[in-house]
Amino acid sequence: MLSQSEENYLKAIYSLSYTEDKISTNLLAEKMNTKASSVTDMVKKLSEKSYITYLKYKGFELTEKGSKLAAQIVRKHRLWEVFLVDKLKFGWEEVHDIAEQLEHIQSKQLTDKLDDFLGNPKFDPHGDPIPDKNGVYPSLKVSFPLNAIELNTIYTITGVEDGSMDFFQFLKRYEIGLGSEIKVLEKFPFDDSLRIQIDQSEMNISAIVSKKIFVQKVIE
Amino acid sequence: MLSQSEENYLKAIYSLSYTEDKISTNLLAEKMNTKASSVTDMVKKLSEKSYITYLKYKGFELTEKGSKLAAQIVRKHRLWEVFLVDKLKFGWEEVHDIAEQLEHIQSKQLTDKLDDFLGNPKFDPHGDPIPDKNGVYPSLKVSFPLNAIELNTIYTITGVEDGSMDFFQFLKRYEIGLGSEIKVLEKFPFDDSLRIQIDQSEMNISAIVSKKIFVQKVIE
DNA sequence: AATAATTTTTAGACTTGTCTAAAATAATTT
DNA sequence: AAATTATTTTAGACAAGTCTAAAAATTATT
Repeated sequence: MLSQSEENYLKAIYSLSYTEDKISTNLLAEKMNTKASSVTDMVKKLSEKSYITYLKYKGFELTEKGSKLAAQIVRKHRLWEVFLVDKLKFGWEEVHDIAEQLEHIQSKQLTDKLDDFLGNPKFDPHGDPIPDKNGVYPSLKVSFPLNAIELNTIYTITGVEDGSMDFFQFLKRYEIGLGSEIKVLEKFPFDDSLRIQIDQSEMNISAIVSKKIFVQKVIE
Repeated sequence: MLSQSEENYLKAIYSLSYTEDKISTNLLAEKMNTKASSVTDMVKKLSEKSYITYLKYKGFELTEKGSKLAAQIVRKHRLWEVFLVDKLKFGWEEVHDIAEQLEHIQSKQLTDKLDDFLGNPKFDPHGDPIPDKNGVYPSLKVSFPLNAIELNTIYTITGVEDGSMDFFQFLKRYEIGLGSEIKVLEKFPFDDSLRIQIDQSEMNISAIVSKKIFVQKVIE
């Protein structure tokens, strides 16, 4: 069983490996808000425990084992975020620090029961996908509501919910249609409204609208 | 902010101070599953931070500040137990270790929201009383589950929960009825069973039974 | 009240995770 | 390709929390 500190390093490596394809000691140090020498120490320890492979001066990489464990930590983090927002009525922007603590609770049974209690959600309140108990992510082809997505990320509109005439008129007026490329620029928590960029123009939309527009992440 | 270890010591002192009126270093060491020398070290630290008062070789005691904090940890522990049993459907005997972890999560807001989400419960699944956000325990004039009461104190039975025929048969067999005078002689933590004196005779009852019998302190 | 037994504290060591400063290696520039 | 710069690692130190073994204080016994 890993310490919280070890888990945090593992998680940081996991998260960096999505954007960077070579993770340097300095990069990880910056991410972890620590010094390069501390990273080296920890990297040695994690490689001894075979969560990562490591060659001096040459860098490191998650092993299968490390990747699996990191996915489980991410799973816990995101499930707890869903709990905090859906059940305890926190705002989605308040929950990160609490989830950082909760993600280290050790009990597989707890995680699975929490997952069931929450209705096996596929995305957290920020729109990030939740790995299942085997570490498998939901297909990126799944649609979800516009108000649950990441900022500054391009999505494609895949559907709308409400079928009223008024709503279609609204969509038509602003040229919002299936296949449009859409990006959320800003979220306003006081009323859950969003500033979005749709194709080339910017606009604001209310929470009522954003919950009815379903999107899909653009896979490059 | 205290470390988990410091919080655990504080909680242990708090819990011991209910049964013992002088807490010795050795006693605390045994409770904490550690060595006397470690206890001395920690006791020094906690007294420097004024959570306890401490005189070498003379023992220690919680300060107001220490007692308040310990009550908040107990509050968190018991609220999480309610969550685990009521919402996630754990058995009451499975939840202790998980709650030991959850009780260290730092967020006053989380605790209060959890409390509301659970409907502001007054007792945990073991029947132990839950302090409110000010550290105040439910009034003694309120009916308690039998397993939450003080040892060697006379109570009157005010109600029973379960309405099954089997349960009433059991109560009748042992002449346990409304108004009976009842006293808990001993608690067995390993299974939460109790040795009780009911009117003039003694007997043992299981946790399942004790949680369903509600009593009230006899005020003379 | 002196001695023996017990309890508590101290002293020094070890582990984990961190740091600074210096040394080693790699990358870049001229 | 040699020199300069940047990155990474090592060496040694420190705080937290624990331990063992020895010393100090307290309590019990004769």
